[in-house]
Amino acid sequence: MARPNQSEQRRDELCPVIAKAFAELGYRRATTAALAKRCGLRENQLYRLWPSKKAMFLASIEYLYEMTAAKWRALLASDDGRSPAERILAWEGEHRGESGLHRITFAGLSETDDPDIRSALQNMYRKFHTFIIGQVNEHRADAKPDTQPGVELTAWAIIGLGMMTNITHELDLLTHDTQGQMVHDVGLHLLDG
Amino acid sequence: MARPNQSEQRRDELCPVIAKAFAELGYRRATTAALAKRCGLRENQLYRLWPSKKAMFLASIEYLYEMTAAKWRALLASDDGRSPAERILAWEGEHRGESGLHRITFAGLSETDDPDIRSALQNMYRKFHTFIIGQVNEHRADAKPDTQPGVELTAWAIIGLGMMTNITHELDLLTHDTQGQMVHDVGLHLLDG
DNA sequence: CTGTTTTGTAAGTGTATACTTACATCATAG
DNA sequence: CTATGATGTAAGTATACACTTACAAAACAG
Repeated sequence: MARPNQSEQRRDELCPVIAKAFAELGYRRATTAALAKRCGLRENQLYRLWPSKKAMFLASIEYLYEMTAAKWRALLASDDGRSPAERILAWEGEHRGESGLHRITFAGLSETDDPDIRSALQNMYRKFHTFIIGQVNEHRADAKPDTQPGVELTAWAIIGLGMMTNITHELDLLTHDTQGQMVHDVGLHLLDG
Repeated sequence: MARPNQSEQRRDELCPVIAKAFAELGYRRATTAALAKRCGLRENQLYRLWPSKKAMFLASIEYLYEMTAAKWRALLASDDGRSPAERILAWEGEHRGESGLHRITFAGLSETDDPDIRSALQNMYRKFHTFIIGQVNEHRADAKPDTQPGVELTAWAIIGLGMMTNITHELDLLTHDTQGQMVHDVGLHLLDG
């Protein structure tokens, strides 16, 4: 009858912009005015695409997860002799914090106590954990079966390693090179058990 | 000439209350009204003790660091056969996140981009890192000198392990017991090199 | 006692912010 | 062409917040 609704497509276009804003500014400082400006829109136009700021934040979590998962899947496909786990470690060491996922986590945990946001984060970490468990198992395929620490704990420790790397980066505690070395050395040590 | 100034003593009394509020609520949600209420004071009374909310936050960082450092020093003194590093790991595994230090970090990184806050956090992590390096060296005293990963990276990884444990706790990703096991198993694996 | 300084109580100020309303303009299906 | 729903522009609202001001009451030094 009239002009077609482009909302879904525009949401897809704007998600990266909004996610970046949340990652850079945190939840509170990413005001709806700031978000709109970065999107080149007015505030009410944003509110025609999402019902609330919280919904924009949830969309950002979803988006950043999808981006990272896609990147990792691509790294699995490319074979260069190293185990997939090693390739992912190397890539994360080089591009640590680039996606902003850890900053979204900090923002969600620190700035809200909203149950929806917490369960979105919970869900995201569970998915990463499951993925990494698969890679650790793959990497340890020909190790003796009682390798320690166990796969599940090792997978969490690897996520923690990435998080700490990001913090050393944000607080200028380590140089870029040392960050990469940390992910590599400690990462392999955890993988090998 | 007149009534003596008790400000310093009152600051000392209120620091734990304020630090707890910042840890629980984050920076923005810990409003000056909320802080005053928890202290049993009016807002302007708080402002007679600290010049700004930021100063209260900085005092909280300092306070929580001192508390944790004191606890660790006490653990060093008590000898039960395990290495000091193991004792600290065990204690942190049991009391993870209790102090709220990691939440303060999240709040500082996510909710502000104030250079004073960042350098306070930077300073704090440097001190913890130095402390842990000492313990790792002690623990590895009779290991071969080229133990890998290096002491410095290992120390950062141990801090990262603690941080990840706190996140699994906050997001209900692991049970209390599994958290303790993670700190123990992965911690020892990192310590032993 | 007295003069000075701290402490307590109450109210206010200016600004920022999530979200809304009103309305004009445009593009398309029919 | 036109009716309809999408898009753009502008302004507004209600609230929350960091920080301030004004002043009374209390406590101590002299």
